[in-house]
Amino acid sequence: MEPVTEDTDLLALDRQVCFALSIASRSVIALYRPLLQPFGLTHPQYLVMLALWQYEPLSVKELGELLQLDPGTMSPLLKRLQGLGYVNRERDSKDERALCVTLTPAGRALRAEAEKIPPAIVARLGMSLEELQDLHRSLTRVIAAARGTADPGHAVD
Amino acid sequence: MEPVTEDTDLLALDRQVCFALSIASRSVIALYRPLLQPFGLTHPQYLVMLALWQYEPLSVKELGELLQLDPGTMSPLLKRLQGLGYVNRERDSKDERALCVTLTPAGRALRAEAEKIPPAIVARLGMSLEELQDLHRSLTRVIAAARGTADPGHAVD
DNA sequence: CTAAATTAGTTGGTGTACAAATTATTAGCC
DNA sequence: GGCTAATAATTTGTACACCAACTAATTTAG
Repeated sequence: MEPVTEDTDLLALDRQVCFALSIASRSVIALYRPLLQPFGLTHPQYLVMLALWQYEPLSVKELGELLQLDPGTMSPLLKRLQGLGYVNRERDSKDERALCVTLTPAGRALRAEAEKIPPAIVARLGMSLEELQDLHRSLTRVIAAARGTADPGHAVD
Repeated sequence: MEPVTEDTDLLALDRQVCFALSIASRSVIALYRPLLQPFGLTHPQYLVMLALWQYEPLSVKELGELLQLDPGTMSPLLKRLQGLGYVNRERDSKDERALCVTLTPAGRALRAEAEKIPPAIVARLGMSLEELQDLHRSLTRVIAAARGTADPGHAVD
């Protein structure tokens, strides 16, 4: 029977990947805060803008699939983006259940300003592009692994 | 002037490290949810328990430093852990400002059950330990980079 | 064509996160 | 010793994040 030390303890804080993931996520998001503040945006709102700049128009369902967020999270978030004047929310005339989220002129114009954000973040992090790409690849693998394991142990039918 | 495509667009969703970080964090935390539910714990609460199992006793300030969380986040979270019967919250007799957070017998007993969680998560992820260690190393680097850049551009004095 | 099942969004409730204001206690300084 | 600074928690307010229940619109089945 070995003694439980920091090296062998499965429950040691500093060997929990999930702990490192939450801290890393929150720390990096914190870097965005001062850059997004001039536009009145939070980081999740910024991600919605990224999605719209790339794929507009999008429904709430499509946005939720892209950003992996509940409709219950998307709904009030989109109302705030509308309140800021960056997006329009109209029912889809083809299917009145769906919401058609589009960019306002102000929302479209914001894109030019936002182009400066990614380079600023990379500069602040002071990490090499290689390291960042490594990280991105690792993250993509975990995401696939975690999402691929919805209900293990049961039939997949 | 080149056209803006998915390959050259700095604002493309799927090349944002911060996007991958948030999704990865939320996806992995989602794996913990069913495993923690029997104990009535959320993932942040589980992290507090990890910290206490390793370093008890701890003050709110010390817990906040370990988990990189605001006192405003820790305070109600600890009250819920107390409500669950896992921790005690008493003022430190040496310094009545500080709170002395300790484990109850139930909280201490929980540790044996929790030992099963990390292996279960690793199994569910289905990733090799090497991949996970790679990821952990990358995450540690980003955390250091992000936290080391509190006020860039100014003197460090 | 109509009733039932499905789908898209919204709403309400709980629990983080973070910032700012507040309170209570201790430490430093004259 | 008494006044002022600094410190530790709590509280309040805003904004996610997720779950469950609900409403409205569309599909499907009979």
